[in-house]
Amino acid sequence: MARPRKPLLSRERIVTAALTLIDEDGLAALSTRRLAAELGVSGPSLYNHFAVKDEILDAVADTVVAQVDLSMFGGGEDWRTALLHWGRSYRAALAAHPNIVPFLAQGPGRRPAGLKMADAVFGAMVEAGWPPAHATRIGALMRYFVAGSALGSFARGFVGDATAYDPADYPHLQQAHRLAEHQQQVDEGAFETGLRALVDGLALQYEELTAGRPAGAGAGGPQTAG
Amino acid sequence: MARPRKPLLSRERIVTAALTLIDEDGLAALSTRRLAAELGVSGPSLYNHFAVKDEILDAVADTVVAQVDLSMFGGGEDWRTALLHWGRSYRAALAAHPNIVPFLAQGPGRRPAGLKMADAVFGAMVEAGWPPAHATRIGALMRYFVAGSALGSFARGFVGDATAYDPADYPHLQQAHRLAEHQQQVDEGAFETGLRALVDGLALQYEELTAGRPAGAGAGGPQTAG
DNA sequence: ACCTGAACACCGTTCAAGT
DNA sequence: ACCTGAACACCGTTCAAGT
Repeated sequence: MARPRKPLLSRERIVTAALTLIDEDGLAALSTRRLAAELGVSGPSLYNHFAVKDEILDAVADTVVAQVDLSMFGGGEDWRTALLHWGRSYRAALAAHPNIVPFLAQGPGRRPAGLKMADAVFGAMVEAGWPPAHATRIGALMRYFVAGSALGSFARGFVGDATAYDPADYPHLQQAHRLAEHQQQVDEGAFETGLRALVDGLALQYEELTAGRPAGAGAGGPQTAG
Repeated sequence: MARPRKPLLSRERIVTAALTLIDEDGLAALSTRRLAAELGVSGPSLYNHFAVKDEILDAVADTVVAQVDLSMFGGGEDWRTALLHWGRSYRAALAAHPNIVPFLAQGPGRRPAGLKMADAVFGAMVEAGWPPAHATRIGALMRYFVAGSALGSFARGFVGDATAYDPADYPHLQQAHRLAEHQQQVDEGAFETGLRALVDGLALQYEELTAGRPAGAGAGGPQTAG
């Protein structure tokens, strides 16, 4: 066919198809040839729109991260409430596409949505009175927790076969084969428990930090540091 | 050469070489052919020792998890101290081999070291007085946090090129290009801050839970549930 | 500018053949 | 039992050729 009058492909079409393939069959199942076939073109066609395969993955990752709600920052919510709301939205966005999480969790790199999120979190924590170094740590530890929770289900990490848990070896895992049946309750319960614990624990550190300081700190001009 | 008088390969040699390759060049760089070449044999030889490539990865993952210290469970340490010590050892083991973490974080499956760890944590939390459902959640949320922290450095997730952070788009990231320089401080500081927050937050939940109960609970016989 | 087929250097895995 | 080379159906990417 050579060059068509109207382009057959666009970055957007490619990214959408790639995300579908990744969701359905995993990151390893995304090959440029299979993706091209899904789009009705030949393999090398993709290279007119992306330089390398990793650039496709970058674009996929950024559309996933772009789904995270950031409206809780900059509004009037206090930092604890904001972290709780953000954490839930962040997890929901990633858990909807767990197979891309190992790629995405390498950091924002140059991806706009990832950078925008880091900017919003860091800015809001500094504004709330956290010293910049602490604000960075909060962004980091939240990513650790959220990415870890979205990376793989804890419950589905245990096989459903009861004979896999020999009582002589694993005396406390005699019910572990039932975990997968309650996957959602287990994973969401663990996430919520951990999220609350994190924010409660951070609140204790915040109190220690601001004990000798006037309330409403952070209003010392716009602080910017990593 | 056909069959040699003494086997050229063993599962152990294969696993050691695989882990080295993964550490040096990443999970994607581990091919059966390259691994075989490293061991001085032809590609198909590996299939005399492992049924499929994933079985090699399972063995690699289990040797990494086997490095985690579990001695803090079963000893006399209280659950908070035990979680802190375990969390640090768990992270150290995984952070030494970050490239295998995405695989390993899928859960223990049938891997002995992974199951042994899950068994020890769950048993110790129940013994400490946590209801079984909570003990499960603690195991889960700790894995979320530790795996997330070992999966990828937060600091190295930001490019070191200052021009990547346009002030108009990312007003609060004007120092982000310096993060990579302080990689270890940032990541270890964030991990330690998060670990303490988690354990402190869990302690608050524990107090609420045991408010109306006699101290030293959990001595109601060996409880086993997921 | 945007697609194609051919080609290169790779993959994981199977299998018959060798000792 | 444990290795080999040949073979199959795949990869990512480059490139000259087509319109």
